[in-house]
Amino acid sequence: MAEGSTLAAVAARAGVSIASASRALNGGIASTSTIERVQRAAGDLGYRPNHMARGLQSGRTGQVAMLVPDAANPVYARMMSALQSEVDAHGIRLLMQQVPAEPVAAVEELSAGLVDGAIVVVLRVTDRIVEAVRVAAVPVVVLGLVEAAGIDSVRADSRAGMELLVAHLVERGARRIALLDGPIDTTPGRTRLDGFVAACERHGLGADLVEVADDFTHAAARPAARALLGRGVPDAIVGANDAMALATLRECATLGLRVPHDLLLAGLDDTEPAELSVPSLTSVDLGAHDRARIAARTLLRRIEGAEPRGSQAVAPRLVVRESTTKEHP
Amino acid sequence: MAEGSTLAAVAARAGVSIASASRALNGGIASTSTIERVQRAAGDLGYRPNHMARGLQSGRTGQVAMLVPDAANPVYARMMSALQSEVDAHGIRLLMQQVPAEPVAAVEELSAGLVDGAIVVVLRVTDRIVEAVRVAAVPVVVLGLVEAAGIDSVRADSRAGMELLVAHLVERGARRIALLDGPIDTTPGRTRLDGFVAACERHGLGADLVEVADDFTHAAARPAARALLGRGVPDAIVGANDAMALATLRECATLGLRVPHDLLLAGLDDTEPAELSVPSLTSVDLGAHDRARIAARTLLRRIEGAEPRGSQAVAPRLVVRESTTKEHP
DNA sequence: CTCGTCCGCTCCAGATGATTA
DNA sequence: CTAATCATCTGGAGCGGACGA
Repeated sequence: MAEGSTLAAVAARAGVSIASASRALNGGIASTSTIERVQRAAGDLGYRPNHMARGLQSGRTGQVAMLVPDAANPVYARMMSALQSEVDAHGIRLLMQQVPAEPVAAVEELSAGLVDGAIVVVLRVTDRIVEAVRVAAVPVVVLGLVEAAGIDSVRADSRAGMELLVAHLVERGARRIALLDGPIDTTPGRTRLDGFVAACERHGLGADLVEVADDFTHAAARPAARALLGRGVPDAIVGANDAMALATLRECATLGLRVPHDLLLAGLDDTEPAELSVPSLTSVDLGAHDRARIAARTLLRRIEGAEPRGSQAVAPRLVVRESTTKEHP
Repeated sequence: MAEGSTLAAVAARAGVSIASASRALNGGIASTSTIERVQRAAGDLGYRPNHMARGLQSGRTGQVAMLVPDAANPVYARMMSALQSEVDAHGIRLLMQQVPAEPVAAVEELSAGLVDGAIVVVLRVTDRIVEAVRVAAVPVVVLGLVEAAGIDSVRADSRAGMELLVAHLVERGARRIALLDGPIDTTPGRTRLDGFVAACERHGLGADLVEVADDFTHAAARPAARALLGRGVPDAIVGANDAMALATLRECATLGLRVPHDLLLAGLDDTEPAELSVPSLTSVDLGAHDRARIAARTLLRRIEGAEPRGSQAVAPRLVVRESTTKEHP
C-alpha cells in the first residue's frame, strides 16, 4: 500500500518549489527542463494529486453523480451508459449511487461538496424533493416530471407512449384491454394510468381493467398479474414497463395462456429483455438514451453557469414485436 | 442554490469558537447549552460540513466504491444491493462506477483520496492490475480469481458450478453437451471452460462442442448461439451465464427448436430473468449475494487496519427449473 | 520562478473559569 | 485563601494543492 506522496515531495525531489511543481504538472507556464524534472519525479514517486486538497482549493470536484432508486433496472443501466459517454468527453467522472425512493436526504447531501452536479431519478414528486433540488448548492437535473420554476427536468412522454400502444392494440383487434400499472402515487404510475384511460376513451373502450402492483419490478408484478388474469382473460394486457409485462408473460405461460394467440401483451421502456423473450415483446421506446443525453448536457451547461431551462420531454416510439402479431396459429 | 455556509458562520451565529462548534456537532465534549446553540445555528443556516475539507484533514472520506465493467449486468446489480446493506450499517456511502474491462487507471486513481477503499470486479487478471491493486493507497478487494500474496479476493467456484450443471444434464439423459462461453482470456471464461471440460471427461463425454462469444452479453451471445446451433443440435447447451443462455433460448425459438423438448438449456448466475423466462431457466447460483457480503466485510475490516486474508471462495448451488425438466410433451 | 496566504475543517496545546480539598 | 482538579472553551497549526503578488 503505497503512501500517497505529496506535491511537496515531488517538488523536493525535482529541486523546485511546490508552486512550480504544480504548474509543471497542470500545464501552466514552466521551463522545459522544469517540466521534465518534475514529471520524472512525479513518476518515480507514483504521485497522484490529492482529490480532496484540490477540490477544497478549487471548489470543483470534477465529478457528477447519478442517483437512482434501483440499480437493477435495465433502464437506468442504459441511461448510465449514455451519461457516461457524454460526461467522459468532458473529462468528468460519473458516479452512481442507489438511493431511497424519496431521495431527499441524498439530494441534500449533494451540497456537501461531493460532486459538481447531479442527475436524480425522481419517481414521487413531493414538495420536499422539489425544495431540496431547488436549494442544493450544485446544479441538479431531475429525470422525471417536475414542472416547477427554476428546476431542470427531463421526462418521458408516457401519455403519448400509451396512446401509441393502445392504438396499436386496437388496430390488432383488441377491445378489452387491461393495464398492469405500478404505484399510482408515482409519476410514471400516474401518467401511464392517465394516458391509458385517455387512450381507451378515445377509442371508445372502457378502461376499468386496471391492476396496480406495489412496485415496478418483476417480483411485485407477478402476483398482480395473477390477480388480473384471475378476473378473466382480456384481449390484451399492457405492462407499465417491460419487467412487469414479462412477469405477466410468465404468468400467462404458467396458466397455459399463449401470447399472442390467446391475448396480446405489450410493455413500455423497450429494454433489452423485451427483445430476448419468447415471444419477443412489443414495447414503446420512451427514449431512455436520449433523456440521459439531454440530462447530461443540461447538467454540464448548468455547471458552466447556465440558467435552468425547465422541463424537457422526449417523444416515444413504438416497437412492434411478436407479442402483438398473431403470425403463429 | 444555497451558498454552502461554513462552520465559521455557524460558530459566529452561535457565539462560540470554530473549534467548539466542531465539537458540538461531532459529539465531542461540550456543554449542553453550547451544543444546543450550535445545533440551532447550524439548522438555521442549513449548514453541511464540507466533504473536501473534512476529508483533507481527517484522511477519511466515509465512502467506498464498487468498480464494475458493465452496470447493466444483473449480477452486479444484485451485488450492489448486498454491498449497500453491509455498508449502510457502518454509515459509509457506496458509490458505483463503470470502468473499462481492464480497470488499471481506475484502480490507480483510487490512491487520490477519493474513497477509503474499493471493491473491483476483475475479469482479466493481468500483472498490471495485480500491481495496481497492491500499490493502491487504500484497501482494494477484488471480485474475481486472484491468487497473489497480499491481495484480497472473493470468487465464485465456477468449476464446481459447471460440475453440478453437467452432472444434472447427464442425469437428464444428455450426452452431447455444448458450451456457449464468453472470452476465454477472462477468468470466468477460462474457469468455466476448464470446469466444463473436466466435468465432461469425468462423465466420459467429449467436450468439443464449444463456442466462444466476444462478450458475456445478450448481444454477443446471439450470433454465437446461432453458429453453435448451425453445427447441429446437441442434447443440451450450457450458457456461461444466464444472459447468454437466454440469448440461446431466443435463438432456439427462432429456429423452431423447443426447450426442453428438443434440447436442454441451462445457465449460470441464477439472475432474476432466469426465473421469468418461458421456459424458466435452470441455473447455478454462484452466490453473488454472499460474495458481495464477504467482499464488503473484508473491505471494512481492511479499512479498519486488518491484514489481507487472501482469496476466498463461495460454493455454488444448482437451481433446477423448466428448461431441463421434460414435463411438457 | 518563488513566497505566502487560503480553501474549510479537525485536532492539539494551552487558557479560562468553576469547583473542591 | 491557596492550590489542585476538572470541565469547557479558544487560538493556531496544518491537511495538500492552487493562485495572485
